[in-house]
Amino acid sequence: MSKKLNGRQQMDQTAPSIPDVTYTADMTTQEHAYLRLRQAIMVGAFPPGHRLTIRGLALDLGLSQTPIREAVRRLCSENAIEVLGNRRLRVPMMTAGRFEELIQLRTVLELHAAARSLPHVSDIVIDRMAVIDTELDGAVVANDPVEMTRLNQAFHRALYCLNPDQAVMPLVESIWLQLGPFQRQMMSTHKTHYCIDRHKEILAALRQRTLETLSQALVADIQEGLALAGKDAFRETQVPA
Amino acid sequence: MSKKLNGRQQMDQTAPSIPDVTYTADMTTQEHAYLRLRQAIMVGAFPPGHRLTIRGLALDLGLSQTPIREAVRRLCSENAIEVLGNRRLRVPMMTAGRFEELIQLRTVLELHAAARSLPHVSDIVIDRMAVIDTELDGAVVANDPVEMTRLNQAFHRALYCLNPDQAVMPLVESIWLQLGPFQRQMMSTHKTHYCIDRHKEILAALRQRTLETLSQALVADIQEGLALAGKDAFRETQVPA
DNA sequence: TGTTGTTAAATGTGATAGCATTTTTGATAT
DNA sequence: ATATCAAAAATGCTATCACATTTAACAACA
Repeated sequence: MSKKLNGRQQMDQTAPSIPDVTYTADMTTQEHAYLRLRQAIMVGAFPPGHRLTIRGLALDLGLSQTPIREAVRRLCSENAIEVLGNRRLRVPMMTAGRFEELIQLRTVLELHAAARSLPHVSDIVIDRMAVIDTELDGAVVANDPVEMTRLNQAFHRALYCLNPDQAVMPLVESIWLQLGPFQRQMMSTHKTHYCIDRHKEILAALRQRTLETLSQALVADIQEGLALAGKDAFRETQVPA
Repeated sequence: MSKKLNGRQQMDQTAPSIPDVTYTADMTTQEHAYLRLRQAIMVGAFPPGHRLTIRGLALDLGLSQTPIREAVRRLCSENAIEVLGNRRLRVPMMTAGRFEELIQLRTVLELHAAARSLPHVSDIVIDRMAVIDTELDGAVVANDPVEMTRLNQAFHRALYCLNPDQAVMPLVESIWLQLGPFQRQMMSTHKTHYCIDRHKEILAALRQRTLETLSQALVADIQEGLALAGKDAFRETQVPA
């Protein structure tokens, strides 16, 4: 096999651009396709309700249908893509009820993950998270929404992965993925303000090793950074499916 | 296509039997394979560490490799199957740490799901759950572990799916799936005792619509029914990976 | 007996083709 | 204009084949 043909060959005007992703040489085509699609969904490259086709994605990514199908199947199992009754694919719709549910779920999962990671927190880890947060600040001033999303997630992931036996991370990622298509919309309505301040609070709580303070900061980060923006976005444009 | 060739064609002595699954005519081969494998894993048909091959499964299920690969990919994304560095597949190992983590995660998720469903509980629903629980009692006296697992899950699912906007159910199913390979082992060590009594408590709490009581019963159901049995099983046989 | 190197088998991966179904298009009639 | 229906295009699904890599088997040798 070998020769990866990752150059997109054609793209009609409605199809959003699918950003490339860093990948190692020994990665399978299927995995590469998965990561690219995943990233695209995560950063909101596809709006809710967007239709996808196997052949279309294969064309966009310059691959055959087989690896695309496997990547799409994975994303379906992660609830990032929906299979309709006629077997066609689309990015799930967002409703106010589902959005609220996802936010609450994200809160519960991340609180649990943080609590189970807290005993494993070291000063080195906190420094590493601080570096990520600094980079995040840079992305904010540069107004780079893709990097903002990526770094924000890296910040949280660095904490939750400290627990060596953690099984919660894949579930958190699934929720992030499901919130992804709504990101673009939220960003546009709520502008830059975002949640950077809360990260400083999280870091401070980690330095104290205080669960209570950490939980408060985390909830504030999630609920204020997303819930308010989401409610705004719904008030304006979204209509229940 | 149409003609489904679902008869297993051959099975060597080491391969566990993969029970068939009810499926509708308009189901794709890939989905059928997914459901069968999923069910097999969920009820503990494969022990932790069991090796799987695409061709082997295709042979066992009487299908070609393509739908098997898609089914396996989905199960990988749900953390029910693990992809090793050499790209080969196996059912994940279980360690005491991971088991503890999965139990805690299951507790958090199901508590959340129950709390979000409680406002939607009706007497009809309670009656339906009571029927399932009665069937479960029957499976217990019949000593049918597969039916016990299926009905126990149906009991919990009936509750958690009441919330029309629920997004938690796929996550719960993923945890159940990851606990599946350990079931057989737990059943054998802890015998029949199981958790039937707790279901009666859950039903009583639902009739009162009391969140506090429901939470206690649920935690008891999960922690006593699984955690203790799991600890026993580990003490005897299991070795960390 | 244990080790090494070679050969054969097994396995995962990806592209392609053929088929069934769905969707779209476009023409005709009302 | 609108509705109806037939043809055409698009789409999803699965079997198969060829290839690269990994694993197993086995012979030769120390």
